[in-house]
Amino acid sequence: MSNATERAYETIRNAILEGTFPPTARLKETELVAYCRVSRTPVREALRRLAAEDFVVIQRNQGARVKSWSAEDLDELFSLRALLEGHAAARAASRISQPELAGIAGSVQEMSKVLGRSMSQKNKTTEFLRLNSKLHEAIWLASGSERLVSMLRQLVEQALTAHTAAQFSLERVAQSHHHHEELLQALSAGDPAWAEAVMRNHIHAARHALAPTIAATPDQQ
Amino acid sequence: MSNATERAYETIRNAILEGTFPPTARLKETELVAYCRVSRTPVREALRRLAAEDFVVIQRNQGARVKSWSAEDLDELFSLRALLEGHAAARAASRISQPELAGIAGSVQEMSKVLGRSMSQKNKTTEFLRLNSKLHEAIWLASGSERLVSMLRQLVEQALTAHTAAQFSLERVAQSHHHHEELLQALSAGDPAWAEAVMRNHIHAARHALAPTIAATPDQQ
DNA sequence: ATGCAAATTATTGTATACATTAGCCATACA
DNA sequence: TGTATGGCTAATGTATACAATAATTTGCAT
Repeated sequence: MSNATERAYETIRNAILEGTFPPTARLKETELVAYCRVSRTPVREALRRLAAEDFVVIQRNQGARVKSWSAEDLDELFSLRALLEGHAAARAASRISQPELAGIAGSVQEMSKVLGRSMSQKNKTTEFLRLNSKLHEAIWLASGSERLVSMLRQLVEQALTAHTAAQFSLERVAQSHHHHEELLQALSAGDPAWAEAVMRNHIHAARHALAPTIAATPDQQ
Repeated sequence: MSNATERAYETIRNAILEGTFPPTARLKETELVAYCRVSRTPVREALRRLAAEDFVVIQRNQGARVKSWSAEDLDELFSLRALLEGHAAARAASRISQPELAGIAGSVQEMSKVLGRSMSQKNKTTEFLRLNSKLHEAIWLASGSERLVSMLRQLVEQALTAHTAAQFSLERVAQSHHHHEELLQALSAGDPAWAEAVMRNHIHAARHALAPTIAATPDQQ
């Protein structure tokens, strides 16, 4: 993507993810021109791309709004994520390489360290989530299906939009960590069915951990 | 989408689907301006959208090319389609309404008639494929997941791009018809596992029916 | 005061001019 | 003859002017 367009895309996308532009907020092109310091053309291209990725909704002659997510949307999203991510885990179990496996084992080990370290809960969860993303991405890549990877990236990002700064309890993080250890076992054993089952469990658990956050956001738009 | 942009989008997309612009063909903006009778701005917007939908590939400062599909791409595509379409069938079996079921039954019946009628093989398969699309779409909608529907629409369209005018043998069509009848049974019985299994079978069979066509198209690009 | 209609304004859609970049060809030099 | 370099050309990237559309406000009549 070109310079100005990329800049506009990144800027707007970050603003949405950080909540600077909240759901249903109108995104006027001239305002974005000032905000991103590029002309209208790249702003429009960025908005079209964001619409394709479901970050915004564009209506003819009525501009773009930040997409808002209903509880039902999130249910669908997690349901699909469980399906696809389970599929990815199964494929990964069949074809993962030693270095890839070592990388995932490394992530799990780092997570253990983080949880053992003495630091604020917030810092802990932040660090944990970073490692979590890394681990999941590694499994996706090990699935060997580019298309699957890109679909999952989109699904996960959209889930992030819906509840910007979700707070996770320490128990929730511990549960998640346990799933990761089991995943590592299943992948090491090269057992697709097991890996798929653990992953599906993992994702469904995550969806329900979010439930309270979601209930507070009735559907708009 | 706006008028000029929509026109450009439809025109280019049709040209790709019909093979007027074959895989790897360079799509120069100025040529498309002449071809679509709109200015460069809507042409560019159309190209970006087509890129988001995987019809074309855009490289910075190097314009757009019609995407070409490798055999591996098609394997991934059908593998995902089997997964998602199986999921849709399972969901549909649990929640399908009487009118929806009647609609699908109607499609199956029409297909029987078409196969019984005396007409050229080409006309038969064309008509059959039209009804086939209608039936699948009906099942997707009955799944009750908008996102699932849009993902499947994209996957199926991309499969169409790869082998514009695939020829189907009459045996292949008959097999397909048999699957549809079984699907109808499974949906009527409200049996998700059965519906999913039939659908997965159906899609995998379709993928292998295409195998010869694909082998003739080595990966480029 | 309220509802409707016309005019005004704000915003998006489209076209086009200008800027920048990449690819190509010719030429010079080893 | 082969390779590298420099400029030329053609394409894309960006900005902006103009057109069309939708929202808003204002004025008038009831």
